[in-house]
Amino acid sequence: MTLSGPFALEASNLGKSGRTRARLMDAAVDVFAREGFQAASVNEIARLADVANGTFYVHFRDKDAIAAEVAYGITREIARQIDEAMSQIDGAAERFSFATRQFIELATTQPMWGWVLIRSAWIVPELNHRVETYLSSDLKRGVKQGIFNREIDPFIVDAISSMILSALAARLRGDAGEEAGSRVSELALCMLGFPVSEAKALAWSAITLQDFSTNVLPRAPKP
Amino acid sequence: MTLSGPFALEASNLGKSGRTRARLMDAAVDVFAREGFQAASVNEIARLADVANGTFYVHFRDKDAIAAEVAYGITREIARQIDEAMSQIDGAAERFSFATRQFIELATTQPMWGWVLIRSAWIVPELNHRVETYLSSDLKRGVKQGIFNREIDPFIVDAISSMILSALAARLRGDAGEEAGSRVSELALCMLGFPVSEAKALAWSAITLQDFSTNVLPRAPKP
Amino acid sequence: MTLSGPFALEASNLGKSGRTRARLMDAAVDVFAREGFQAASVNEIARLADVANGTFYVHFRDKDAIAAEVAYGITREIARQIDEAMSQIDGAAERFSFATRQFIELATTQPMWGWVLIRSAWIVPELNHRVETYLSSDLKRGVKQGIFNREIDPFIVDAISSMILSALAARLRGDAGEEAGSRVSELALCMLGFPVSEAKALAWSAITLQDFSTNVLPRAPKP
Amino acid sequence: MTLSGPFALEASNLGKSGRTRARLMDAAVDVFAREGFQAASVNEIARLADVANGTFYVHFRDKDAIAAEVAYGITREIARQIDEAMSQIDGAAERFSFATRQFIELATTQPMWGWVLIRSAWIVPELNHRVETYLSSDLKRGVKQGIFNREIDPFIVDAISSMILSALAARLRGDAGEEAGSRVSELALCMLGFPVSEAKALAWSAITLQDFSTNVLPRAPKP
DNA sequence: CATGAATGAGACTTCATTCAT
DNA sequence: CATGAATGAAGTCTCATTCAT
Repeated sequence: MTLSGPFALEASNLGKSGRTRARLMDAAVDVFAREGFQAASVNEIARLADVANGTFYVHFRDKDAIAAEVAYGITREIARQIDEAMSQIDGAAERFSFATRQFIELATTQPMWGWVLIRSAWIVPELNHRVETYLSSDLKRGVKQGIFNREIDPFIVDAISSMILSALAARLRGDAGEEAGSRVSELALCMLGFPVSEAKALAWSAITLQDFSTNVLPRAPKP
Repeated sequence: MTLSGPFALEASNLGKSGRTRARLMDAAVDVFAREGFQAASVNEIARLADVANGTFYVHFRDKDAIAAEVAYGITREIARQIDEAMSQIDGAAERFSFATRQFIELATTQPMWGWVLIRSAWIVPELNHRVETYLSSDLKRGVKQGIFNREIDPFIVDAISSMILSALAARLRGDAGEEAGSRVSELALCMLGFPVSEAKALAWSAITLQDFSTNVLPRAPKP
Repeated sequence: MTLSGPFALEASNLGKSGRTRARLMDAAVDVFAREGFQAASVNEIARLADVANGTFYVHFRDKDAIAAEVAYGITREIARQIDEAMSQIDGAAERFSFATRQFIELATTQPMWGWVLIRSAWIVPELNHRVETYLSSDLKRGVKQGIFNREIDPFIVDAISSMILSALAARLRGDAGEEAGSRVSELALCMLGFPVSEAKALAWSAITLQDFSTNVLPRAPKP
Repeated sequence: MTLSGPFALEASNLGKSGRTRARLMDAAVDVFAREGFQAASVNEIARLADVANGTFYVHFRDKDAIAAEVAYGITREIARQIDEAMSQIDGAAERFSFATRQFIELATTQPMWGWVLIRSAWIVPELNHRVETYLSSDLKRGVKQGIFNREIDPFIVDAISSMILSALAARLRGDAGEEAGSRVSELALCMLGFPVSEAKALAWSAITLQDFSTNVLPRAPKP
């Protein structure tokens, strides 16, 4: 009855067990996004996934376990798509800017994934970790390329990722429009020592963001 | 038995009722800091405050009510102290930088207050609101003074406050030292269009931060 | 602020203590009427009486105690008024009919008293007892007068008083109008062996019910 | 341990879930009978049913829900048995008289059901409603048959049902014996315009009440 | 007498988790 | 694997009652 979400689609070629598991993960994304991790209840996840509550425990040890899996799945998928989309881009600044903008638009297309990233960031440290790992690698590349003149350490990566999440939140709340990605990207480039005019040019350059809504990440249908 | 926290000290001259209320608020800060708002239980707050669980409801309608009071109390107190400490400072950049550094050190002196600000920021919007209001006023002053050349809107205020909170978190986790305030302040000034060298100069200038540990805000003893 | 109820009026010439006590009783009537005895809370009674909750226990041992007092007060007052109004009436049937009708109208004028009688009848047996005592005496008089040819025992008194209370309830709910008293009185007279036509004549005779609304029992003002 | 009550017996052929549900309903009857609806606690019902307190909520949303079910179950069962027992009786007066007597004896056989009917009558209006519906239909039949010369409206139905309940209460308290049914039936017939002698004849005629104690409705054992 | 803060037992309810089917 | 009833700990909140002021 409930149409499938991203994980279920991805698992459509797996066995029944795999598909049930995927349905649970999609349901968990939904509930986490709406209620936050703490307030989410296993029963509600199971109900949304259209399985008995006991079935949850066939697939996951507990709520923490599914949260970790979901976090892993979301970040892996998002990273994969962004990586793929910018495989041709070489400049660190361009890569960073593109990735930031793409990330925000991607998470806006899948609002539940976006909310999970935001709401669970402080609770499932795994999430932050992975996001920052991806971020870190491009920033360090920029230093090597002599483009960024700041030392890249966890502190600054943290600061930038916080800013990006705050931009994403504004976008999801509807307080910011499509410009959110460019704005936060510009700000971050400034922070990294980029001259303002260049930062602006880069962050607002007309790039074609990949449209995932009809492609890899189908829009999750509302029940 | 339990040594008193900041609210209790402030209320030491009030009647018995006011002191109990203050003890509950100190206890709430403690629990919110350790467990986060959602996981905090009224019963634990009462236990920590050394009162019967029913007593909680003599003073607060529910958890939301005490959270709002605590948020109000913390931000009011911090704002008051920072305002007082920088009453002589006039330049917007100096004020911003000083306030940021002072804020982080202050919240480090009262780690529980710091954690409450961080952990509850997304759940008690009141908190963010108030922090951003204070931030906003100095930023706008800078624009009027012609020092910052960016338009100040909620989006950028949000971005900066996220960064500051991320720096505070790093500081509280022990991942950053006293330099945290200066670092994040420098980054933010860059974002606001400040030339890097000046940003650095301002953010790292030797200022005397007011020492609140022996003054207004006594360090809360750990249980 | 709160205008006084019947008990308070009656006690207006007593000392402060007596007046507080009366205010509590009026408040109790109100709360019992609205919520029923079980759901009534001492705190609400005290709040309505405009005294501190502790004050309640200065005057009454517990909720049962005030319930008994209220029951006693209400039945005593109602009985007194009905007795007074029918002091000139001698025939048992007339007395019974008049009393029944007067009782229902009286309790309709003081709806809270009415509701207390109904809602508490099963819980404070004292109440029923007293009502039935008054009832019983006129019924037995009728037997002595040779008017009623049924033996009067608790069973039939109970049956009649149940019927009267059910009529009162219908009246208070608005499901019956002023005819309620006459209807139930007629039914009861039939039960007692009265020929139907005479029962009807008696029960519907034009009598002047005493108007208590401007006399002894002032209408309780709504807060 | 706990012997089963009527609902449990009826459900003995259902699945485990149905049997637990029935045990809860029997327990609820017991508690409602002893304490009344308001004072009854869900926990006590669960304890009596020998299940964990949480189990209650697997089967019923709350106390209201189980009360409604119990009310429905009791009235349906009693009505079914009475209907069955008097399927051969046609005269309205005979039917009314028989039903009244049967009802009281039935509820005396299952004292807890009786007490629930009495104690909850004012609180679960559903109960009264259903009882009065059954009553009403025979009374109206009598009017059609030209036997009763009173108009049947809710007022008189209410009055009669109150009397019957008061008789039942007397019976359950032990203040009345087996004659209770006949007495109240006679009184009601008089009220309905029946000549006294005929009322007496009918109400006291030797009829065989069905003995449910060894038949359909086994006597609930006292704990 | 009056106050009202404090108490703590106990009510309701939710929910992660287990387990027999 | 899937089910869903059952569990019981834990949380929220109420309220009759006490007691120091």
